[in-house]
Amino acid sequence: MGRFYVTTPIYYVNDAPHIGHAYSTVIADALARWHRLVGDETHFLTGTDEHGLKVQRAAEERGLTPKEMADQTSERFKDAWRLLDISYDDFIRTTEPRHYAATQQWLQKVYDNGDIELGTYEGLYCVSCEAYYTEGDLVNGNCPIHGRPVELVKEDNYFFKLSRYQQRLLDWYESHPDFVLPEGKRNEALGIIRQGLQDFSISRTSISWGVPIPWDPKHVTYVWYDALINYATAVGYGSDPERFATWWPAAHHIIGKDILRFHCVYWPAMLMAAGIDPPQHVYVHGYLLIGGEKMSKTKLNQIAPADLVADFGVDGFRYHFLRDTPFGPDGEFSYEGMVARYNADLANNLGNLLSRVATVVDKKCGGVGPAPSADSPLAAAAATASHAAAAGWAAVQPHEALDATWRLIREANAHLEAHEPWKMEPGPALEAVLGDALEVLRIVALLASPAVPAAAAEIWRRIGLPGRPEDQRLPAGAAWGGYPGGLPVEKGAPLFPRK
RNA sequence: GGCGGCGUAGCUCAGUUGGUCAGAGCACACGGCUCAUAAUCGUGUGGUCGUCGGUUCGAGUCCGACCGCCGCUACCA
Repeated sequence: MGRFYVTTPIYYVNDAPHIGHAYSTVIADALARWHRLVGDETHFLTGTDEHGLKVQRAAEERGLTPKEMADQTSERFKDAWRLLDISYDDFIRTTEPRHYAATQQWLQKVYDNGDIELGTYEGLYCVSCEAYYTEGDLVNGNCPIHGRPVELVKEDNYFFKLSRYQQRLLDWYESHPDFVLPEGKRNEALGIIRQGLQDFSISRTSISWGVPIPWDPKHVTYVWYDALINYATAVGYGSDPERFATWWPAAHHIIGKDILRFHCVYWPAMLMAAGIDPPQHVYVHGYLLIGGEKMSKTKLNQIAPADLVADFGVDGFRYHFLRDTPFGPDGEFSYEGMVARYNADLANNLGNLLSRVATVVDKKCGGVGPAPSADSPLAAAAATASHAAAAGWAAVQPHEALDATWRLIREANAHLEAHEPWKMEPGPALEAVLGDALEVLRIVALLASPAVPAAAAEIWRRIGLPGRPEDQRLPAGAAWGGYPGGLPVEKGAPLFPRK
């Protein structure tokens, strides 16, 4: 029993949900589901990041106010997460009053501590990037990314004194070796810190779409600074200290490597400046590559999650990203690979196991599922799978957890081949074989439920079990012998039709 | 330029501190089975572990150089 507070990044509302967003979110969801299953008190946060010049500009182009724009896009994210069975407990929007209140309290606190100071920033600014460039960055005098002219901008900004935190960050990394995982990403973060840290501007006077700086309201908080604070806002920072104390620092951030700098360098320093410990873990995953190339928003070679869900179902979608893309390194995404994985693992191994067992139970046992045998050779395989799956989820390695679960499915298929229950006469021996197979299905439904919740619930229902897999508590619930027998087993349409 | 990282069977990838480490799944071939979603089970083909050197009794596993790919390089959700 423990506490598990897991977050996705909050997604920027100038962009529609794509499979990159979905990838991070499905991982966080599966982890949340696993932790609920093992009885941890779990809180799962996602949301949208709604400030900044790009949102303001995107809204203007559509003839909307920034808030209207944010309202629309955040709804699209919620729709996407409904489609993908994302079981978030809270969806935060940075335009909510709670977040304004928390951000302003945070700013005031850090300002009072002396780590925010007024300075001047002058530079060549690309509004599309919302970033400054040096002369050397420019291509023909234009923004290197957008190819559009940059503007010479000079403004008074408040700066966060990040430079004061270099040593404290290094000390923190030293004393918390698993702060950033996997290790390669931790090294990248350390590399950034060791290169030296500069203060960074956290306010803008050039735009109005943001959280006003409390002591100087003509300034608005720079979008990145307020965005990170969402993780604290959502569990009560600035409004409910007791609640905040229960969830922080038990926080686990799931992020992509593109935002490593912000989460592994700026954010812990920001927390320290506010007198708060950094989160427990930051888990950094790689990019999804298509044809060896990064999925890029600007290149727009993206695929709508809804299209893939239409082809493979929610669980087909979720399973693919959890099983086929090891957490950490970049992973290759391909439609062909997705078909292959779907057919091999979901249709052939799991779906077909359910089908064949249900059919034989129907023919040989009148559709009533018998109980497993206490000394089944599958019991050891099930225990092994349970332990390995638990280890995989605990280490945020979903592909390992699922690989272990599928080894058990293969064992069950082999066990059926070895005993050929379809040839056996009714009796205890037959019942033992089928009971064992049903018990494997029950355990697999539990172990796989974080990844494929809908399919797990359907397996649970078809083998006659009451309630839902989510109601069980592991590891006890996955112990061998839980299937009681005497339950109606339903033959149904293929759980995962082959593609 | 500086600092990460990566390059292992056709494909996607595992390979702690050097000594069954040459592996898994998929694909492919052959065989078995027919309960099942042309599914399943068994067996097998397949890699000089990017290249060249070095350390070592012994190196995907350490060191150096090189080739190829990629990320970050200091406010780019």
